[in-house]
Amino acid sequence: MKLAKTYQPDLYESDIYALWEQSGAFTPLKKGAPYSLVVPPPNANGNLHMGHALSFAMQDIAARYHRLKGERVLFVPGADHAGFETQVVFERELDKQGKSRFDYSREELYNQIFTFVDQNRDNFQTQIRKLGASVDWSRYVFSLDQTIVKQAYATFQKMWQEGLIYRGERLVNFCTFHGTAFADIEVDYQEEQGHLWKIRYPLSDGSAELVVATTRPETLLGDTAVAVNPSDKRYTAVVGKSVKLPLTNREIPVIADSYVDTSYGTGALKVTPAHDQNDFEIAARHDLPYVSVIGFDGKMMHNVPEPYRGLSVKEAREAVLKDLKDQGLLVGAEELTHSVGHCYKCATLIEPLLKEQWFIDIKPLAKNALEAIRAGKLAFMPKSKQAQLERYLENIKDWNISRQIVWGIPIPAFQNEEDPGDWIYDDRVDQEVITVDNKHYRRDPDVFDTWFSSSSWPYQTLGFPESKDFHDFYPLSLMESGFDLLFPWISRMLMLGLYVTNDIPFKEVYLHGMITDAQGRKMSKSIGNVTDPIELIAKYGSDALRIGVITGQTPGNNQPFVEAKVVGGRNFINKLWNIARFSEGVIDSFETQDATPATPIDHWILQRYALTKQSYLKLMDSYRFYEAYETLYRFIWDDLADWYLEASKVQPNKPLLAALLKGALVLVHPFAPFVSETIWQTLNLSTDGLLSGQQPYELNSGNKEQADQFEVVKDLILEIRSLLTATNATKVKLYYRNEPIVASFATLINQLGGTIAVEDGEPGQGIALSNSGLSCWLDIDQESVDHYVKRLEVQIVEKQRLTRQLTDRLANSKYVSQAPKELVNESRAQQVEAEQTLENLLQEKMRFAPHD
RNA sequence: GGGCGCUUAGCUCAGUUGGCUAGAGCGCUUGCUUUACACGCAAGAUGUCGGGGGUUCAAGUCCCUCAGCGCCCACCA
Repeated sequence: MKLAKTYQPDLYESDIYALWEQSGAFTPLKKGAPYSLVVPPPNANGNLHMGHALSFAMQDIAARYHRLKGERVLFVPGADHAGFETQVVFERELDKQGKSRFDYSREELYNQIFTFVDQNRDNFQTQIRKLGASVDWSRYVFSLDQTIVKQAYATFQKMWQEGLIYRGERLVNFCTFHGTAFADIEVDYQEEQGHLWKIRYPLSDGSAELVVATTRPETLLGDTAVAVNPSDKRYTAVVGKSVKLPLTNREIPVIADSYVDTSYGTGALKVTPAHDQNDFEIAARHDLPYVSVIGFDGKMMHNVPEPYRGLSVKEAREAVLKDLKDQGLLVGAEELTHSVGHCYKCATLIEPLLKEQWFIDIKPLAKNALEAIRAGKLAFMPKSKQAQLERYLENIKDWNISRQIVWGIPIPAFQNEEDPGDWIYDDRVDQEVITVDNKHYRRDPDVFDTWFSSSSWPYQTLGFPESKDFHDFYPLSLMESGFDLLFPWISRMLMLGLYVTNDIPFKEVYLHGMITDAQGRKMSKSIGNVTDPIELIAKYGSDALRIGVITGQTPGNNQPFVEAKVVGGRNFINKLWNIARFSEGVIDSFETQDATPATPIDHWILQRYALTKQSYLKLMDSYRFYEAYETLYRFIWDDLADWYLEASKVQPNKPLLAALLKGALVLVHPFAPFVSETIWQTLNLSTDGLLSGQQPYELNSGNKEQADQFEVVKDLILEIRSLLTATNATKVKLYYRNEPIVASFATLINQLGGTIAVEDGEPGQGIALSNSGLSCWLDIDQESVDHYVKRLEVQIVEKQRLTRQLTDRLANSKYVSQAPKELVNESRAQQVEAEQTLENLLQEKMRFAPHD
């Protein structure tokens, strides 16, 4: 025996992976239809989590399946520098050493993080290998590789030249703890209890007062107007006048703007352009000044009245409220629930602060993306995500791409030291100051939002613009990712892809849901419900994890992770191994391709193989991997193992068994790459080596009539087993009369049915069988008959129900006239059969219990 | 305030354009040292497909409605 008694994944997996890698099996073939996908690059610094396990599983199944179809598959691995994410992790490390980012220069910090990330490289790549991802490592890309950086610069320059990049002082979402701005979609909004305070603003002429409502009283120090709705009769008289801003010496105008909701609060809105997005927009419409009162450190700035200077926002709020109250300007407060933005890493309140940043004028790009989607150039799975993306693109806002961190791609822009309005594009970012036309320009200290560079991933990784890969494999066939990346990544890849390459970046988008814990909660370190895929691999094997994670997988739906699914996968792997072990013991040579069916069971299994393969191919082509797996599972376990292998113990067709084993291994390979390959290699199933170079076997598809004969035998065996169990009878003989099929399968029936003999005999020596329609009976002793009668009664009730159902259906004239003819005929046949069976059951019951 | 998804066996979930007596894994019951497998074999039990209404010869599947859960978006000061 070459195959060991049990399959121990850890003994084989790393060797098998190394073999694949060395043999070049992951490199695209020279011919065949192209099929391409790139890995959504995981954070180079981190460990892979269950989401990655799922994502890699889906992608690798697709990649291996398309290889099996003889296609030229390109599967590109990569890693992302994940700017902010990684810097946060690194700063935590610094914190442990009692240091902070402020202890280092920008370059020192960058280099330290680079080393930090680089040290994780082996760990990171090993994990991907453990998952069995059949990626082409020779094409591995890191998002800070020079080619990627250059491409980011090229894109930025192109946008710069075409006027799509602008530098603007806008409100940005600023985390005062991390000291950086975020894009709108990165802000984490949460419902919170708060107060709506009402504050008196006296008119300058003393004639009256306005009461404004606010959740942020401290920002009144930066108010530059009070706004009311132009149609609000209550305030018509005061529009155009001015009010005295409390706690300050300033006077600010009362303006009319239709943004103001007359029914909210008091209908009078304090306008703080530098600290509120809506107020910012109102100010733009009315040409109001912007007064910043909160600094980037989260403290009140020096332009506020002395008592408040340097206070934190929270302290300032308390102080302002106290002073207002003391001056009788605080009218009241009511409770309210409102949604407040937080930093998604540290939960610090996000302050909208005025800052100069680089923005992309995104609307023209979004328009092109929308056109491509609406023209049906991309297929979304699930389909519902397409509409969601369209709505997002319709309402998209300009994209702030500046980040105030060091870990990222420096923005290639320089500012004239003499003239702050003079910015130039230049990619000499390794220099802090450059001289152009005798003028000194200083480098923008910011880096790009990571999503800016990673949104070029589909073409960057292929070596755009001139490489052969780009020519051969772009657009990508598939983009597989979590649906949480639909807006931050998928949408931007689509927009940038169209902008830079003039073509869509991918043809199909498959979006998986989130893997949650068994209770449906998000996996998080703080709850402590995180499952580590690498640990699961150590426990059950990589194939088992893969199967476990795709069990029940459907696009767009979250999946609670339950370990039992992995156990199910492990059990199946064990089944495969043992099918192979059995085959090894029976088969003399695996070399023959002669799979000629000899008996009805041969025809039957070949039919099952053909049907399975047909449905498998169809399901795989439409990314319904779990259903394809299930179909295959049923064939391998139920048909091949439970029936064909058992039958092979009586009368083996060795060449056919060999062919079926190979056929099953090829089909199962995308789902269980390691075990299928291990078996293939160990048994030396082909000379051309790797299974990934194989294609699904075309076997004789069997003869239906012959196959149906075996179905009859199968039914007979099932009935025998069932009766023997029901009666608890032992040492029972099966008799038959004038049934050549039973005669020819006598040995098989005897063995699989669990009788002691199958003989030609006189009727009436025991219990007659009813299901198979054969004239057979079991020689069962009288004591067992009571059990049998009970069972008959259950069956009679069931058959009566079925007969009634079918009779009703056929009595319905509309059904007979309107339903498809085949269906009606089928119902008739079923009715006849059911009635016959019922009749047999009733007669049988009469024989044994005539009194009832 | 909009939009979307989910609700099917004890648990976790499949179930394509409506059509065999609604399925799987794990769990459960009973019996098995059947020489590939106890990570197994065999025989079983468990569902008014969230409630109600409608369309249809036929509804888990389509439509309406109600309820519960979850997610996303949004400028409620």
